[in-house]
Amino acid sequence: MDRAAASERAAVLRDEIQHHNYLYYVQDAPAVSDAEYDALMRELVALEASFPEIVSADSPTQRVGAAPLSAFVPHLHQVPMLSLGNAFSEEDLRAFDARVRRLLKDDLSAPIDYVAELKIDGLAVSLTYERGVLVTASTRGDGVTGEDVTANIRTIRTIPLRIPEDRPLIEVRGEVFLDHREFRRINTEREAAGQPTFANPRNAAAGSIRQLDSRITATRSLDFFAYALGESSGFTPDSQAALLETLAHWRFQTNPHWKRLGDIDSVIETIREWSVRRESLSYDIDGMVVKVNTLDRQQQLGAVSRSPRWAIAYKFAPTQGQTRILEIVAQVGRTGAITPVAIMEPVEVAGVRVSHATLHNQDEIDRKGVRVGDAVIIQRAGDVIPEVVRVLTELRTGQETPYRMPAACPVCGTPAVKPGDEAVLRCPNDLCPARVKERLRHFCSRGAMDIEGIGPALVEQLIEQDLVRDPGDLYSLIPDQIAALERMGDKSAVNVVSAIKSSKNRPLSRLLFGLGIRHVGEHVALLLARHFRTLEGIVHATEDEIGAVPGVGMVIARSVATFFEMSETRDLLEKLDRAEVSTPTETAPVPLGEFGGKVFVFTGSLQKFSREQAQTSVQELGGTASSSVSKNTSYVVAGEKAGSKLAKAAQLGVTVLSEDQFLAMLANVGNPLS
DNA sequence: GCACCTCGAGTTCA
DNA sequence: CTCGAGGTGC
Repeated sequence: MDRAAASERAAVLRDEIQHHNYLYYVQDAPAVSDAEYDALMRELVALEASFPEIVSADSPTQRVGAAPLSAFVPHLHQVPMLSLGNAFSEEDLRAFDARVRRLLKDDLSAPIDYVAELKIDGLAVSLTYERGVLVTASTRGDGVTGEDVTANIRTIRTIPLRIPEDRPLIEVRGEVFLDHREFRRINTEREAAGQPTFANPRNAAAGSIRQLDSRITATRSLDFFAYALGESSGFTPDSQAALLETLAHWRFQTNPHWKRLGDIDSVIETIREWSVRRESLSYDIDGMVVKVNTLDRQQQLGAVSRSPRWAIAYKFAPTQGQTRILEIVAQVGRTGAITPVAIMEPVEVAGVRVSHATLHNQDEIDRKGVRVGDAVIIQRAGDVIPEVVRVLTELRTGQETPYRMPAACPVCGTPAVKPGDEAVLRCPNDLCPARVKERLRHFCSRGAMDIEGIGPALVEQLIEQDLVRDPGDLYSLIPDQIAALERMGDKSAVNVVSAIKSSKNRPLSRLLFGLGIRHVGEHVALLLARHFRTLEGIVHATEDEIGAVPGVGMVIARSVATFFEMSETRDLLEKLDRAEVSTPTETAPVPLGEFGGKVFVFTGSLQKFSREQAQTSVQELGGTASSSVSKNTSYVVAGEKAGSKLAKAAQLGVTVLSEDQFLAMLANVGNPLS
């Protein structure tokens, strides 16, 4: 092969490799095989080795392996990288819209044409192409001068090294980011190597780009979305929409979720939608960018100081926050489990002030290395429950103190026990005031006896005033006793007593669950109730008889039998009996129609009916309502914002029903809900 | 004895 | 929602 043929072949290979890289990231594109890609790369490498003179700056072989730098060189942006004005509320957005309309007053009647794009939470960079070839890449820096990070940027497979536009100078701007999977992979690797982990994907992306050794950057699959032009040698698409299309045509990855919108109300609606939908993305976004679409209007609006007047960045409330651990307290639960809870300086996370987060147990504290006084990153896992993500060890002052779980129950002082095989520490004292209160609260809770009006405050007083020692005592309370308590009037006292009275004939399974027997949750309680039919039957059953119930093993059987042998239990049952607390016999339902034997799982926030209603209906019709998805699951009924269970259903090929489809199934068997 | 499926228990905030 | 642990079937 001569030089000319080699050069021609190399050009073809480079183009095919770039196309591969492009397809690799485009959704719904035909699958590309790594083997094929590797073959193309190998051929190109061999070709360039034989003819070193054909190696060019835009060859994909130049993406990796440049020698480490000792420092970054400053890079002056041809056109400054402006920052955008920020909006933190819908009000700010309306103010932006009002200003845009005022400044365009020559033409107030015409609708404003906006483009809304996702604001990727990464690192802004500018790519300089000379005569179509990537020559420089630099960070934003202060907007005027950035750092030259060309070697690192070259390692990003989705950044074209050549574009089909021959003008002298084109600057393409966009965001370098890491998706969640890659972020987790990098952190796992760093943890294994004993290196500090990155707090979030953005920091990891920034750290990777600011790597002096591009060989390290090359091991991290950074990604890139293009969204703007800087200097462009007179090349000016006439709108943002046209610009995004051009960038895609040049084989840049552009974010697919941009939208043209006719007025600010639609913009606000779209932002609302994404503030929820962003959870389902595989990368982080920290807001949305709203731009006036057409170039002529952008030019009319112009820029003030360092930001254009035709665009604004809407920032979502962050889902992570930084705060400090003030103290760690040990809490005692109904079963005696002693749980460490971190009390933190209140911080707003995803629109909510958070001050407490569970640390689960000592193992977890050790694993995360949490100390009292530590600065920590917290987030709301699954949207709701605050969780300590990691400790900012670099902010330690030396004043932080390690935490050890107490040797004794913090409430009653009984030495705590930790059965060898369990992870949790427990207070073994059945009469521990904390446990007595928690048990009473559990008895009154919605899933159990469902007594309205008895919350933590009332429970506290009832126990402290010695009006109630166990749930059985509730039934002999009179309104005067309750009215005498703090923050309790005659009216609420009467209400509470009548709520207690109306709990007297709950189904047997609810009573069993409410008793708080170890290992007896709602499900096992139902199994026992259906099998033994009456409270009497269970009380007199032997351990073996209980263990013979399908779904109940010997661990549960022993726990139940032991519970009913205790003298405290006998006292309690006697009080319930005296109060004429009856427990209607529960029988297994007759399987009906499409529901018999089917396993349903409900997930997401259900809009049209409550989870409890739905589960009860399923059970009444002979189906099962389960809480986890497996291949045994017949249907997953998904409401809004369904999370991991929906993904699992898709993975296992389980049928997913909408709320409406589920209601239709119910209507079919003549059981319309609500 | 092991793998897999479920359930129980604890947790936060408006 | 997540983790840990009990129950069951192979």
